Amino acid sequence: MSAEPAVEPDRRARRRQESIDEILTTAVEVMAEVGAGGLNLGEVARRVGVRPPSLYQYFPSKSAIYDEVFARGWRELEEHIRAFDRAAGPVHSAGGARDRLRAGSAAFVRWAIEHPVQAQLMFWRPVPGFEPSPEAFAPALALMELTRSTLAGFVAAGWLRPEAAEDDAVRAQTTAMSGVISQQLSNEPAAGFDDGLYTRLIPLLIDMFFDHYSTRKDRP
Amino acid sequence: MSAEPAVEPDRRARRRQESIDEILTTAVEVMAEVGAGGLNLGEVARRVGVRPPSLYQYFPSKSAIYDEVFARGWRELEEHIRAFDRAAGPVHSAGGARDRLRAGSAAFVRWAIEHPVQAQLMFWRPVPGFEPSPEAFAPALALMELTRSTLAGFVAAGWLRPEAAEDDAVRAQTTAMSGVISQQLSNEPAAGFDDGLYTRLIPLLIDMFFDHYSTRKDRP
DNA sequence: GTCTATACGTAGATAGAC
DNA sequence: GTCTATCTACGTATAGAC
Repeated sequence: MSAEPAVEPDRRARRRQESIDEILTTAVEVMAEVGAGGLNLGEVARRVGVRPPSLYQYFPSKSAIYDEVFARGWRELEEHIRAFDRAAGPVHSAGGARDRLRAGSAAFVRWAIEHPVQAQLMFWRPVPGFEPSPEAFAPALALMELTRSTLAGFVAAGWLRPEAAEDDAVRAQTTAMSGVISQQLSNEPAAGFDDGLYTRLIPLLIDMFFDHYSTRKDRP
Repeated sequence: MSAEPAVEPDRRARRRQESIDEILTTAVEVMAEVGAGGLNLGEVARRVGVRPPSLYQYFPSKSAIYDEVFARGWRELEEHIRAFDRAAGPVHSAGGARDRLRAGSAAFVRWAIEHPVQAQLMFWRPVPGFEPSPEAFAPALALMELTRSTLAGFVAAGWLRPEAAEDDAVRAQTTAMSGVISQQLSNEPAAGFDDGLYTRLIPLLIDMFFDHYSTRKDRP
């Protein structure tokens, strides 16, 4: 039996967690400089201040690092959107619903543009041999469900046709925003969210969605 | 002065071109198996039946191979769409215009899904250190112009509002389709164009575009 | 134009001492 | 838990003979 105080295991676990966090933060920094596919464990080790083999105490492989960056990215984006939803006030009109969907979509895209490394992993497949685990992908599905329930609320209020909350509509909305992210990251990577050629299309794309699903239509 | 017949240089140039084509075709095959970022010149050489150094007689670097695949991809896609435009008959109604935009967009996305390696290079940035040359990018701009002029025709016929042919509208349309391509390639890479979860959204996305820019609107 | 040989560097991962 | 040492392998690219 050990003579160490009972608190020791907790301290150890905490330090270990800190090491894991530092490795991941550093890995993201490296990827930001060389592209997601160019991650290099030697460089990560150098910056963290350890030798490459030490990294294997925390991650069994390079793929495991990718998977954790991917998973944390989706968790953070999900939390970012949930926080937006909490902060957003209630919606009282069709126009308010449109504004709300615009702002929510902007929050979604903004996070991606401001976290380009994570976004590359989340929206592209830039790393040969790396496929995210299903668990890591779960928050992406949760986010889709969140969008669906927001739209369902607008439908219930009579501001959108029922079809607006169906799978295809939700997916179309997500797909359009992922197009914005993808085009912005690949064609104009140096621009920020506020001055991007593609991010500025968000209100327009939302208007298209609303015009199509609006209940105030003269066409069948 | 050489004693060879004057026709010789042509033959040599033709054989050289055939070698270049074979290298590119093989490189695309390899990338299809390992991902665009995983291209490996040794494997290309092995399949072509030469030693790796011989490849350098045809391409000065690995990046040059990427750039040529990228450039040919855009040229082929441009030609694919021009052929579609030639084959498509004249449009006589707003409904016909909608169908035409649907079919053209589908042709665009279909090519990308059926050429996933090229599409990865054209719509993502999967290769660390590779940025396409401006010349290679030119057909992408030509394609955008092609879309713009199609939409301008619909505007001139009175089927769409003038804004439908403005830069933001054209870019929004392109962006939505690139979202379809990106999502399909990353989330459901094994599906074909005809059974994809995302490719099926094309008609819906086109309807959104048309509903927004239609002249038959009861809203200002 | 293709080859052999090799430079030159990197990279991920493991064994075993401390 | 970190280190040294090393493995093993790959991969791009070049030099120079044929």
